[in-house]
Amino acid sequence: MEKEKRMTPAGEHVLRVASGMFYREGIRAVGVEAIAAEAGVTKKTLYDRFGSKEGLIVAYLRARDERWRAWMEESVGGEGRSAKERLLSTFDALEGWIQHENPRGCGFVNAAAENPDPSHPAHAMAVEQKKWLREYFTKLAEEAGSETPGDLAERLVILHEGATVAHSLEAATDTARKAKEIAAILVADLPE
Amino acid sequence: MEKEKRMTPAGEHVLRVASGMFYREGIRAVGVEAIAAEAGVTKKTLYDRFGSKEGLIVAYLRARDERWRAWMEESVGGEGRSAKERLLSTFDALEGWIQHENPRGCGFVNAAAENPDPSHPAHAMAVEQKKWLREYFTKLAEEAGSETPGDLAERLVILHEGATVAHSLEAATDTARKAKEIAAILVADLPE
DNA sequence: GAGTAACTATACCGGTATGTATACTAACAA
DNA sequence: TTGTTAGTATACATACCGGTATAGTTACTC
Repeated sequence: MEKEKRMTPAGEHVLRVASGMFYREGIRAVGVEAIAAEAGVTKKTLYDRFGSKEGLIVAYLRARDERWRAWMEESVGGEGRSAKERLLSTFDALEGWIQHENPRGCGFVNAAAENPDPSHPAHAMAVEQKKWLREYFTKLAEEAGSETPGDLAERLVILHEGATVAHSLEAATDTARKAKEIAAILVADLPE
Repeated sequence: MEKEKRMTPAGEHVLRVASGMFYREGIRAVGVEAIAAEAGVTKKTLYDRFGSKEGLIVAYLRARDERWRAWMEESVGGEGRSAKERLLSTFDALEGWIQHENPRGCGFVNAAAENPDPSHPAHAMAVEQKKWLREYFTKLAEEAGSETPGDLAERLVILHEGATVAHSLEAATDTARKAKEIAAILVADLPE
């Protein structure tokens, strides 16, 4: 569905620069001219690689999504710990992510806020990312022996998103830790 | 600090129209020209009333904030129910608000997402609104006899924000109810 | 009845947005 | 050697952005 353009060095560099600007300043607030200038590249190169600003936005969100999933899955780990521990460790993953890559809130929530139209790719990708998170939680909840894994997963999503937003708007401190403590109560009845 | 311009019929109408457009389509996505046209008013009228687009944005957020606080305080009510009940009823207020005025997520979170610069009025007002919510919860938590009202309030904020975001990105259903159930656990030890 | 506040109508301004066109260079591969 | 790919540099097209200027109208008030 998406033509996966082969990446060149200049293309990768543009994507890296644009990702930082999009996240820090907002997608609509940043123009292609500014991106090209910041990357030390001509607009032609940018358009040769990404086709349009929207193409660049999609590439930005896709790359961010991949990094997020990798971060989460690596933090959670596989064997060696119980499913219940893995469920709770998603909040440790979130804490690290917030500190290192997410001071300004969730990039997908922000992208969706800037593009309310559900048919817009940015909005659709945000929905997609949250769907992945919910299904990932559902899988972990099943493994942990929950009788209502879908329901538990939704509650964990609420805690995750709440921790992210509350942190970015300075409504609370140490939000990932607090969310984890609440989650611990929710999974207290699950077998170790 | 803010010159409170007297409102005229045309001014109020512009504000009402602009509020709907800002919320539905995004602040940056809507131009003053489109607002004036939609309101059936000339740009001169708009600028006479609000001075600038930013002035209109501030008026939009301020009005929304006032409606939100009124909605919350009225839903929670005063006497006749225990402080614990009032704490939990904030989630009923949220549920109604989401259904009637908030299908696209929190207007303040969205505004802050579009304006990452903390010195921007829209961002500052979003932070302010969340601060109010936290302090409101703190007050209710104190009245309910919590030994750590500030901490409890922050956890409730996380649940509120999470429910709002999760709903708007279709990551979960019935989010306010689920958040309320979680909150009920958090306040279970408080006296009736 | 003169002044003023709130409006309409319309034209205009400079800046900036996304996107395109043209011409040239360097590296590399058939 | 000839063509292709990935770049640079620069100019341009077109549209729209927030905001202003000028002129005229209606209605209420002192």
